[in-house]
Amino acid sequence: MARETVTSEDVARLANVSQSAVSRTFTPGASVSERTRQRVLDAARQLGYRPNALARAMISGRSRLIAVLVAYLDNHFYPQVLEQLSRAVQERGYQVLLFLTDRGTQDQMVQKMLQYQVEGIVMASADMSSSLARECADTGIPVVLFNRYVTSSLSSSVTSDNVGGARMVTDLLISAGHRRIAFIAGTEDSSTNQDRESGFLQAMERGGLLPFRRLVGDYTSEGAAHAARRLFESDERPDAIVVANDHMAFAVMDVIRDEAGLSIPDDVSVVGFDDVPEAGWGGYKLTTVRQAADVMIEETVKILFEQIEKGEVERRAIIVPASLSVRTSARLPSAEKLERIIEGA
Amino acid sequence: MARETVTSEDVARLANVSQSAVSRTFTPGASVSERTRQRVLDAARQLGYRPNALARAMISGRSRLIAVLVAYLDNHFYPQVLEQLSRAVQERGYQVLLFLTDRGTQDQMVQKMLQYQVEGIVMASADMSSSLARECADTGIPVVLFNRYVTSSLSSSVTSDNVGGARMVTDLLISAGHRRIAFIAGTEDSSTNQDRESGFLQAMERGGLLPFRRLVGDYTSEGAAHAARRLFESDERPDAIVVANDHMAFAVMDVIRDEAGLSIPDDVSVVGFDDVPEAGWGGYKLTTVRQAADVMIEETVKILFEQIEKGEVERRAIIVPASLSVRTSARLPSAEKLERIIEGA
DNA sequence: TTGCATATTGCATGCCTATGCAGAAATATG
DNA sequence: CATATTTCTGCATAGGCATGCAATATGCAA
Repeated sequence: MARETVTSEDVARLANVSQSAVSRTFTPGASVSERTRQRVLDAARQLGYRPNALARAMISGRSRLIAVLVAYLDNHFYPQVLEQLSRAVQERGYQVLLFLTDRGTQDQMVQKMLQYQVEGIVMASADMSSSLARECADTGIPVVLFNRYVTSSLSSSVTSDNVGGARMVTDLLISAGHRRIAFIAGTEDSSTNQDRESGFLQAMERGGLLPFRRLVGDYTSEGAAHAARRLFESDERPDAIVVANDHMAFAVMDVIRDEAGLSIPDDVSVVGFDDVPEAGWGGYKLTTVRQAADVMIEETVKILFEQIEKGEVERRAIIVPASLSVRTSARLPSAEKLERIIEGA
Repeated sequence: MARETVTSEDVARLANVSQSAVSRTFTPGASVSERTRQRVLDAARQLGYRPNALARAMISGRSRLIAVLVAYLDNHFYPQVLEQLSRAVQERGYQVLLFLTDRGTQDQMVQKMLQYQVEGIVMASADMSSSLARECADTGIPVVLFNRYVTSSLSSSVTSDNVGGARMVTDLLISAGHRRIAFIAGTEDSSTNQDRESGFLQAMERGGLLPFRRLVGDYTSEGAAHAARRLFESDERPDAIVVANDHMAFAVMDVIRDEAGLSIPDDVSVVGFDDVPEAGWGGYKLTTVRQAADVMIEETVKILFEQIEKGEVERRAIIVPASLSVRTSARLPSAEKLERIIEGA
C-alpha cells in the first residue's frame, strides 16, 4: 500500500518539462503556456499527483490554516458558529485547525497553533491571558476574540451588544409588570456575563428596581438547575428570571415546570440570551436576545483576512447589534410598550 | 511587526551548538546531554523559538493531523462527537483539521485532506463514493467512516447497532399495545437510515404488524415537521411514531403538541434514535435509542492510531451495542415486558 | 527578414527541520 | 593508564515545492 508519494519532479519527468513548470501549473496566476499546462495536467493525472500543501506552506510562508479554539460544544451557540466559520474559511481556500481546550490548557494550545504556523486565530471561548495575547501579537498573527474580549488585550474582538441586549430583555420584563426579577449569571469572569449582567442592572436601576436575587450558573445546565432550585426552595419567589444564556435558561425552565410545578409564563417569566436554535422549539419557546451569529462571523472573517492580507495587525473591536426574539416564555407588555423597547427607545 | 521567524539555526548560534543539537532537544527520545539541552532551552526561551510543525512534518513524513469531515453540526449528535474526538486526538499529540462539506463537495474535500498530508481521516457524515474510498486506500491512509458505512468500501467503519436499536424501540411500542405505528425516515440512502428502518420493519413483522405509514424527513427539522403534518392531516392517525433520529423527533413532537393539539404519550407515542443531550430535557423527555458515542469514538480512535502506527490499513467494521433510554414520550409496556425488551430477549 | 517587446521556461536556491553517519568526548572496564 | 564502550555532537543531506533571475521562445510590426 502506501504508494510512494509522487512529487512534482516525477510529474515533470513524465511531462518532459521542468519541475518549475509543474509548480507553476498548480499555482494560480503563474505564467505557463496552455500547452505545457495541459501536458503537466495529463502527467499529473496519470501519476495521481497532488501538490503537497505542507511543502507549499513552508516555502511560501502561507499555511492557509486558521486556528479555532473552543472550550465546549454543548452550548449550541458554538457548533453553529463553528460550522459557519469553517464554511466561510473554506470558501477562501483556508482550513480550520480545531483546538478544544480545557481551562488551563490554552497556553499549550496557543503554542501548538503557532507551531503549525496558522495565519490567524479565532478564540471562540476561553479567556486569554494578556501575556498570551502579547505572544500572538508579537508573532504578527491576527487574533480575533469571538464573543468575548479582554480589555487589556491587543487582540481584536467581535461581540454582540451584550449590555444593550440584556437591557432590552430586562426592559421587556419590567414593562410587562414584573417587579421581582432574578438574575442567573454565567461564568463570573467572562466578559459576556459581565456585560449582560451590567445591562440587566442598568435596566433595573432605570426602572427603579432592585434585583430580586442573583445566583451563578456558570454557563452550565447543572449550575443553572441548581441555581433555579435555590430560587424556588422558599416561598419568596421571583416572578421573572433573566438567565445569562439560553443553554442555562432551558435547564431553569425544566426546574420551574417539572420540579417547582409552576407554569411559564403565568407564574414565572424566563428570558435567555443567544437565541440558539432550540429556543425556537415548541418545548421552550424562549423569549431571548438574538445574537446575530452570521454577522458576527462575517465580521470575524473580515478582520482576519484583511489583516492576513495586509500583513499588519491592528486592534479592532466590533460590537454587533442584538435584537429581541420574542416568544412565549415571558409575559408580554402592551403592544405599544413592546414596540418602544424593540425600537431601542 | 511580524517579527522575522526564529529558526533552530538562530537558537543554535546563540547557544553555541549545532542546529542538530537544537533539533534533538525538541525531539523526545533523542540523544542530547543535559548540559546542551539546558543551553538550547535557554537560548530558545530568549529568542522565543518554537519548532515549525510544518517543516517537522515535511521531513519526518508525519503531519500529526487527522482530518474530520462532517456535513452539519445542527444535529447535536455531531458536535458532541466532534468535541470528544478532538479531545482524544489531541491527547495523542495530534490535531483535528476540520472539513465541513456540502453534498457534492466531498471529492474536493478529500483532495484537500490528502494535500495536507493528514495521517488519518474520519468521515462523520457524508457518504463516500467508492472511488473516493479507493483513492484514500491507495494512499495508505486509514479512513474510518463514523456512524455510517459503505458496503463496497475498503474503509473501516464504526456504527452502533442501528438495526438492533430500532428493533428494540419498536418492540417497546408494540409491547405497550401500539398497533398503528408510523415511521419517519432520515436520508433515504444513508446506511443509518436503512438499518434503522430495517430494524423497525423486523420488529413490526415479528409483531405481526404492518407499518401504519412511512414518510421521509431527511434528517432535518423541517423535513420531519412536514412529514408529521402529513401524518396528522387526516383522521387516520398513527398512535405511535418511530422517528429515525432525535433531531427529527423533537420537530415531530412540536407538531403533534402545538399544531395537532395532541398529547404525548397519551394520544401518540414518539420515539427517536441517538439520545442526544436534549432528549433528556424536560421539554421533551424523549424515549430513544442510546448510541454509545463515547465507545464509538474510542473505537474510532483505536482503529485510526493502530493503523497509523502499523502503517498498514485493514478494513474493520465495528458495531457498538445500542441501548434504550426510556423516558416519557412513549407509553410503557408492563414492567416485565419492558425488562424482557431491555434484556434483548 | 529583422528587431524588439513580451511570454515562457529552466536553473539554482531556499524554506526549516530531522537524521544517518562518523568522529569526539565522556564513561566504564581491566 | 590503555582500551573498549557508550554517549554526544556536528556535518551534510533530504523532504517537496516556489520563485528570482537569466535564457530562450514567441509574436508582431517594420
